[in-house]
Amino acid sequence: MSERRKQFPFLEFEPHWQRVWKEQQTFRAPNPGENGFDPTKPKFYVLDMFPYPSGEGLHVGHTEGYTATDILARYKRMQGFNVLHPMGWDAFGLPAEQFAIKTGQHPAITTSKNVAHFKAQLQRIGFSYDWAREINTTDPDFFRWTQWIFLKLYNSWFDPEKNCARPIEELIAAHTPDSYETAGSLRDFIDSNRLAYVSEAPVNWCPELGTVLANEEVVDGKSEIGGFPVIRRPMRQWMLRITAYGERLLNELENLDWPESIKTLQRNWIGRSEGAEAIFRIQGSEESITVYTTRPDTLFGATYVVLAPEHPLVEIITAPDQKAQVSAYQEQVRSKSDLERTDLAKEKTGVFTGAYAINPANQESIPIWIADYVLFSYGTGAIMAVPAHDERDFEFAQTFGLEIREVVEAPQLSKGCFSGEGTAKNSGFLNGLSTGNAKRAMTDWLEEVGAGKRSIRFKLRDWLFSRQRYWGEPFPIVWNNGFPEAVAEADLPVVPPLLADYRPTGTIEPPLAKAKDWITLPCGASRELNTMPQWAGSCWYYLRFISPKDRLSFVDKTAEKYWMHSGKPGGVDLYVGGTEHAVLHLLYARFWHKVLYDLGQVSTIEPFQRLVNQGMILGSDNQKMSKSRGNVVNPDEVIAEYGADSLRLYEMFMGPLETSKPWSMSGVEGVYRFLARVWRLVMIENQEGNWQLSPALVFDAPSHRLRKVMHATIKKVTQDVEALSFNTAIAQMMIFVNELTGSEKKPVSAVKTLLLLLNPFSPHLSEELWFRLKKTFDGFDGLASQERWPTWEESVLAEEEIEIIVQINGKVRDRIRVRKDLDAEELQQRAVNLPKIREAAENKIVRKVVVVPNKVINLVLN
RNA sequence: GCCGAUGUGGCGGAAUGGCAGACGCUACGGACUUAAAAUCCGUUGGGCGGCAACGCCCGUGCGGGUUCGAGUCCCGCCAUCGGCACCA
Repeated sequence: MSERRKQFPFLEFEPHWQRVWKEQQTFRAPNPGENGFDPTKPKFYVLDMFPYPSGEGLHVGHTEGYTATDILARYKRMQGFNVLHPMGWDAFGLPAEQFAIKTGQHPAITTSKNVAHFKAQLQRIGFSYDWAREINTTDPDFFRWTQWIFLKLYNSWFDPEKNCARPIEELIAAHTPDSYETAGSLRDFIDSNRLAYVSEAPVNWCPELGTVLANEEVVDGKSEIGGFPVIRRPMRQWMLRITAYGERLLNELENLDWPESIKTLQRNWIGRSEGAEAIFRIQGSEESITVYTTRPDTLFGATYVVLAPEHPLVEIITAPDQKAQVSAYQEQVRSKSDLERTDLAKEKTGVFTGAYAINPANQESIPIWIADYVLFSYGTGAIMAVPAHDERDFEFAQTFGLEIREVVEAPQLSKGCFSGEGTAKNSGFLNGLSTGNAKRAMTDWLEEVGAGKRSIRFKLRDWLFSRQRYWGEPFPIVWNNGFPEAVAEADLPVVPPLLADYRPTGTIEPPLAKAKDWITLPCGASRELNTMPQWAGSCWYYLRFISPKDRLSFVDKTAEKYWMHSGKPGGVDLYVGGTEHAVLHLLYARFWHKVLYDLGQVSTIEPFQRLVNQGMILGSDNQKMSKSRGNVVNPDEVIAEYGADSLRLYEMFMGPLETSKPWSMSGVEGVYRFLARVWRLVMIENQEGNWQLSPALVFDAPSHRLRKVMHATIKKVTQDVEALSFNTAIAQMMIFVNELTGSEKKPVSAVKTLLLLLNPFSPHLSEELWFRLKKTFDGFDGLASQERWPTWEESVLAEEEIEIIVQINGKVRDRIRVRKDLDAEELQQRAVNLPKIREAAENKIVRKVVVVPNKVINLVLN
């Protein structure tokens, strides 16, 4: 097939124009104050999720989103915007490190090789990135600032009163000595408030990968990458206090132009719930148990209390004769992986502690159990069990024969456990109240008698931010006498040491432990051995694109204000990427951005105003593309066969950007034929087999009909590009081309308009034909890519005569051509006189006439 | 189990509540050619009737509803995909 003669010489002109654009810096976007910057133009920041440059190279799934943003970037430039459209590399990560383990090749070498490959692939597609802004997260000039931002987090605390982050120095000023006396020391007090802090809590440890993972990276008890088992074990780890921002991360989603489904995903992940804490005294003890519940209205139905097995009170309250059983159960739970713990969730397990708590509502004495269905990490790690109105408690109570007491009357008859809303009963002062009112009444009462209070909880946990890896950003932290200390800003970046051996140590020690010389500093302090997770760089890379070479700060303030200011909460005007980042990257980046905002470093509260998720491109077998299925399509092959313009156009023609759809080579061929038809509008082959300008090109004004199609096309393409509805824009251009192909003479003005409309989609062909026309016709100066976008005239589109459909009882029976805006009465006259209508209406009475102006007349008969 | 998305010809997909199937693919027929490819022109949801122009009926996952009129709005199912999953 590759031997077949190409229908137009894209193999020559595509690389040519790529070279021209590069040499002329056609897509360079200067910053305010720089040469060539035009302050009168509005800005548009259009961003792709930058890729991890894997060894496999790009496939056509990556390039779909990139094509969409490129079309928009080119379109906006033609509309007179200053367009920021950058690309870079998210290059820290496990694959390069694992490749290094296998081959001994340093990850930096693999990375730069892969980057070169990716970049060449992208350039072959003709994307209009401003390559002068290229960034790489593994570049010390980049990660210096990742480390710098980490220090900002480390040196800040969250002020709940002002609901924002503040420099750590202000913490000391804002508090009296006794507020930190309880924390042990001033140091402990400060450390326990930092946004980046060290924690000893149980973490997800993956022995196979030799690293810990964030909750978000563990799927069904296995590592998201590789699918290896993950166990829980306590380790000393860096955490980021993202929970402090729970409320804002939730509320500030509101005014973003994101798909509602992604917002929902984030809302669910943040998981805000409103409820109450209730305090249960323990019988015969000074201790008490605080539980969290979203259903305080069911307190009278609480027939037992359950503590998480890890709960510290367990040791204190357990009755001597239950000690053995309780410890055995705790041991059993401890040894379970998360996978087992959730898998075995089918059957509830637990042990009675032998202790009793007092229900504050009715003073009844109820048993205290421990069970692993209660999570230590959520709420207070303890619950009041209301088996009549909670599925899980119900199951547990049935297994262990505990009392089930109904306290909510279901609106309809229901069997077993009713967890919905209804009317309180058997509940003393709550009786007769609706669930909503009963919740309020009970919470008020708890506060009044001092047995509890209102409380809001989040499912969101603090972000586990350290990894036991080599190929990541080192922490700008040193340890001195067992305490962490920030590396001075002037000493950034902290560059990872060269290692001969990258293998995991086989223990919990990170690989950096092997770099003995690097670890120890002259002053005796030793370096933090963990590295940051891969998310770190992507949390702020969109800011670095604004001033990628800035030596003085992570982002130039003036440029940041220009490119990020949109009068809306989010700064990036359009962000396109896959749904797989719905919670992780997008939540983390929002968090960092808000911290930077609070500290006065950036000018918007949100990073990304409009978010669009491109759908997945499936193989032609309708399956996810994967090496093992052998259905992966490489863009290079498509380009070799049909050209970059065909690749771009096909990816946009397949269907709506947001949906997933299967690849089809014959579909590529379809758009290829379309581009060939465009080519032949301008060029014909002479007898020697050379291309020459078509003699059918004329200066004549387009026919009335052609003019109409042309203006309709300008309108539709403009509106569809704005709406990212590229497939229908292309369909309209096809209609336009079909019209031109069908007409004997090809008016140059119509061809010119076509080339401009096509330019963002298939820029090489547009540029080439523009250039060829320039030789013979006036009005083709410069580059097509730098022309103004055409505008349409509504008056050309106005129809003087319209076809109206005539319905009887809602079914189409006939159609008539009438003057536009003909009044209803005359229209009805015309309609009923139609032979077909007369026939159908015979012996029937006209009950009603519905007229939709210029569209429909419907006669309702019977 | 809960949340979300999707469901239209042989295929990818179009349709502000107003002619369902734009545009493309596939297939078939024709033109050009010694022949083929490419190109150009036509047909292409299903069924029934007619020599024909054409006419009629059915049809947007399934069942109801609102409406003069529903692929589109409402209610209830089914299927597929994605996310969450003891979060009290």
